[in-house]
Amino acid sequence: MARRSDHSREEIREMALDAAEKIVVEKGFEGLSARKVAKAIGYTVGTLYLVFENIDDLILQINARTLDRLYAGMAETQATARNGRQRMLQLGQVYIRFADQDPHRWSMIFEHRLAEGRELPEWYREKIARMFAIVEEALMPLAAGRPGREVAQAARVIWGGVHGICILAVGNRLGIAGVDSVQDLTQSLISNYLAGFTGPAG
Amino acid sequence: MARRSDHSREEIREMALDAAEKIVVEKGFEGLSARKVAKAIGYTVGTLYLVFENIDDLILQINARTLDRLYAGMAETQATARNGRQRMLQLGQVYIRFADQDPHRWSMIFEHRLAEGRELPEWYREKIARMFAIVEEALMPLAAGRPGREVAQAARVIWGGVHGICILAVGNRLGIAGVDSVQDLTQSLISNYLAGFTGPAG
DNA sequence: ACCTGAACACCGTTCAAGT
DNA sequence: ACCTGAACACCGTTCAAGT
Repeated sequence: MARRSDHSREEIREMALDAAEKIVVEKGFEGLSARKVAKAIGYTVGTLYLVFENIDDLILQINARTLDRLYAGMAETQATARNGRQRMLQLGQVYIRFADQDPHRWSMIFEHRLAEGRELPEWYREKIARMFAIVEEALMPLAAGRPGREVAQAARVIWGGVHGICILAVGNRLGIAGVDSVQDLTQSLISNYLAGFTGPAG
Repeated sequence: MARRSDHSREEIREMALDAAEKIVVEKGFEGLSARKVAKAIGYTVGTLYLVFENIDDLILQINARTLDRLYAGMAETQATARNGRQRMLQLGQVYIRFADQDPHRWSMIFEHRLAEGRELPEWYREKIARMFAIVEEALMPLAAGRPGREVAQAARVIWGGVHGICILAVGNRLGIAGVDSVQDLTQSLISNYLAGFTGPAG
């Protein structure tokens, strides 16, 4: 059992986050508890409350890490893709692959619900916003002088859509199987939506 | 405290489901517990286990009721709409309105995750399948002789997409506000996707 | 000063015992 | 036969007390 001053506040915090992530990766959100995290790092549960506000705070920190990794993956793709359409399709692929390769951490972002009335903190919303910014940027060359409002809307439609397909697929609620099918559905969504978005009918 | 033979098994079951739904509507999924349901109907918690397999079973029954109401709303719309495109747009509206008017029950369908390895029962999957069938039927007049496989795929893309927009909107993760915006996004998704789906580019 | 460990108010689930 | 109530193994959170 760890004793006083074995680790700094910051060290305990990092150890706890690492241990918690390991639990989530292996057992999913349901398997996570403050007591298990404490046990894994050799401290008692009370110690966690010196370092985190509460369990929601700890979860939010892990989700922030996950969002950062997803953002990095998207930003990388963005740099390599050729035209807007290719970028959009690649962004969709990156998202689906991310969710498929790390389903437990990805799911936790959406399974975790804040208590009634509580809002996501500003620094966290910022992480979501910058992902939409990437999608909007990829859309720009396809928007042909449309107002920014419409580009922002299209980004949210496509991203919400990709996300929804991914959710239903992971929850096995689409009557389909396999990642390839999910990739197919996502590509279909993006392709056909862009056809309408960039096409003559406006 | 209720005593023996005050109610039949079936009556206790109905009372429990009604009480549980009331809790969910008022407090959301998080507020639901076997002990609270038992208390609300004047029985001890042990009694619930004579009538339900476990708490997951009870939740699944409530979700089934919710799916039935959603299905009824969709089937009604289907009967009144004129052409395929109108039907699709109306189905989207019905879905968003349903989620908006009954967010706690709607959310519970997706917040509830089965234990690792457990599958949704066949009778439940059937309820999901028949909703997709409505969407596929509305798509038919727009599919112009395409193989059923493609129609099924398009139905899943659109429905997954509408769902995803709805999820992100309810979780306040889109940086938008209000039901009207969500309706706008949904209509944009359906319109533009259909433009690509029915358009020349295929 | 730092952390523990016990307490409090909750969970889901089971099952011997009471009526 | 039907239901209880207590037990078991868990939760998140707090805080007086120990080192």
